[in-house]
Amino acid sequence: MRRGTPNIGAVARAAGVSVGTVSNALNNPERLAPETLERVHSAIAELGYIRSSAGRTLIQNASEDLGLIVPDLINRLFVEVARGAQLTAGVTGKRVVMANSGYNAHDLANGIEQHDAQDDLLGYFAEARAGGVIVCSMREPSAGIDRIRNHVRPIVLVNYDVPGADWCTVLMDNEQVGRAAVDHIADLGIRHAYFLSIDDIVQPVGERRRGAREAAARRGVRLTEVLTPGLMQNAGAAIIGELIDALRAAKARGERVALLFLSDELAIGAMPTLRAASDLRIPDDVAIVGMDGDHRPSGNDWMSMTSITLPGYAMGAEAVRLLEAEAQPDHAHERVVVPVEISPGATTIG
Amino acid sequence: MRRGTPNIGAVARAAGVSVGTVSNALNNPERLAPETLERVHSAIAELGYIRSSAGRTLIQNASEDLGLIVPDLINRLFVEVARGAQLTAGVTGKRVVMANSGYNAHDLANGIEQHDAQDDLLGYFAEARAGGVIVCSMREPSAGIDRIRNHVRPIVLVNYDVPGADWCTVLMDNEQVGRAAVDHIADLGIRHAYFLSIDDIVQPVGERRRGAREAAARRGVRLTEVLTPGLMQNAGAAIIGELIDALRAAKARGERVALLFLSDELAIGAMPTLRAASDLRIPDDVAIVGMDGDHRPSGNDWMSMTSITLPGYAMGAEAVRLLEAEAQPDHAHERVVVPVEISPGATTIG
DNA sequence: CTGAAAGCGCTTACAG
DNA sequence: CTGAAAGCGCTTACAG
Repeated sequence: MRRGTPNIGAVARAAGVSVGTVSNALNNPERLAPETLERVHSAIAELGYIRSSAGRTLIQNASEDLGLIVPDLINRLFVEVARGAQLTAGVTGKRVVMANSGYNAHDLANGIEQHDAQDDLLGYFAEARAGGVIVCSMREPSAGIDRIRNHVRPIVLVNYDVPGADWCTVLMDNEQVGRAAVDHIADLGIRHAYFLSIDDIVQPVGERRRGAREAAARRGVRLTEVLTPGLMQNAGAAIIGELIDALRAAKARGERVALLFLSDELAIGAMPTLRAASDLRIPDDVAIVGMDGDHRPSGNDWMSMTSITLPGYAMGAEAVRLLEAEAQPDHAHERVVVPVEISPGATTIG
Repeated sequence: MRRGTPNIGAVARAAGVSVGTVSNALNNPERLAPETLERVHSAIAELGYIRSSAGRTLIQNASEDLGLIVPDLINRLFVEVARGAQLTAGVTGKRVVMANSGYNAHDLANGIEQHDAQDDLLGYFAEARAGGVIVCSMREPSAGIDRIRNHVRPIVLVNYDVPGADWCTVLMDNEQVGRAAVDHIADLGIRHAYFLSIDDIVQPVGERRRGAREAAARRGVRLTEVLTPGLMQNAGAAIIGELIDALRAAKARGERVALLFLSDELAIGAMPTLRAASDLRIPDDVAIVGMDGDHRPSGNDWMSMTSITLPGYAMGAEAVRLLEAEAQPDHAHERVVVPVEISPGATTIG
């Protein structure tokens, strides 16, 4: 199959040298006489030779390339992780190749069931003998990771905390996310906040909730926890219907309240419904905070919503740093928690 | 380096069969006696064997994996292309691996010069003997593509049109982008529009401009073309300063005008400045249209801006279709132009 | 149905 | 400084 492409032997013949010399021209040019090197390069150019990485990978039983598994690129967090990882890896001349675990052909067929390709992709990078893999995960990944442990060099898990894990982990400070939201509205003098969220089915939810509770207790803010029917915009719209009477009653009492949404999506879904109730003004009567700002930070954003800026770039950079640290003989696995920042916008400070 | 991992020979020994039989267990299980197959699989499980893809790639001088090169994932268009490509490839069991050409370690160092990794990544996929490469490009890519032509099977170029190219091309209809923007504001009865854009330094700019001109002539809309100092938000803010007097004069004449921005970024940058001039209301006095809606379409978006929804998903799906079509013996290269749609929002229809 | 053997394109000591 | 040779982990006719 595709035998037309020249191989190292063809180059050697064209240059009148041995294949070992061609290999050295590519990998250890300083060992060759300048004249020989020149001859080899001419032959390469003339034939349009491009070496196959398979030969090298076979011999080393390892490649230099780093793998990055992301659940979903719609989520800006992972885009930023990818950016941080790629730029950081580039500093030491390494390449990062990415693949998505969160969506695949199964979706196309039925539009419902979401088959998770994470383990499949771990297997893929193991077969490729990747020099390291960064796994961004929304779920317990241990089974898939353990299976490939001996076939890739370091593995760094991003965004999921497995207690006692045998690998490095990079997390954002999700408790701080909840704390920052509550602290922000407390700073504005608001004494009553709703925490609007799904149940604690994934780690970050429980952590953000815990952080919000902690800050609420500390700041003397009353925190009312409300369960939303999902995380998407329609759930945000739906929940306003349930809250509207309470919000009006608060306004009647002259009390400003805050709605703290677990996701920006929820907040975005809630706001049109809220604005349609034209007696309630954002941010004067109701302040709105999202918790995973998936818009770029930008001071003068027309669409500005108060949200927490998630440290994706730093997380990606950190992950690569840990991958490289793992080469050190005295390496001990680290668990790095990256801080977050609130980004105040028009939905709280007007 | 890393000799600990078991190879096919170790599995053969453990199962008491030959390496050829192990290979068949993996690739042609139907050829084996069920009992033998079972024995091999036990050995594989016991040893934690994962085959190296390098051996296979070496022999075939080709891999099944498809490569996808994107300039930038901050741009939602390419995220959607990736999604479309991955889902479509998944239907036939193929994998898509991605890499970014638009940013790299160079950026880190100086924050200014943007070294383009496109040719480098084309070389990478050539060395990997990719089964096909989808190149999303913002610039003339011919040199890089020609260099690897013999080392990857099909190549599909997305988002850049090279006349007479020796490969398939997938484009969006950029003239239609301009036309749709003008048609939309003409439908609203607006007779004067500003086309705010950088110079025609890349293909899509000129095409959108041409489309806008064509529609303006057809619809009897006066089109004033204004040069912006860039494509980012600050350029949008700056340009309003220059236009503000003209906009006020139009309002004084009772004339509603439209601002058609080449990018959503420009529009987003412009709007706060415009709103600060509190005598001018959006959309009543000034209607705003962006041209590369990088937000997901969503009927009730609080942040809703009128923009053109770019068909990234369809482009990615189309690219994979073309990659696969190339396997047909009678294949002729295609140039596919995918249509776009306007997505009306609060900045024009309120 | 299974095994022995050749060979894919490369790298790496080693000898000279 | 260069070449000859072994070998990486796999697949693939082929023989039996």
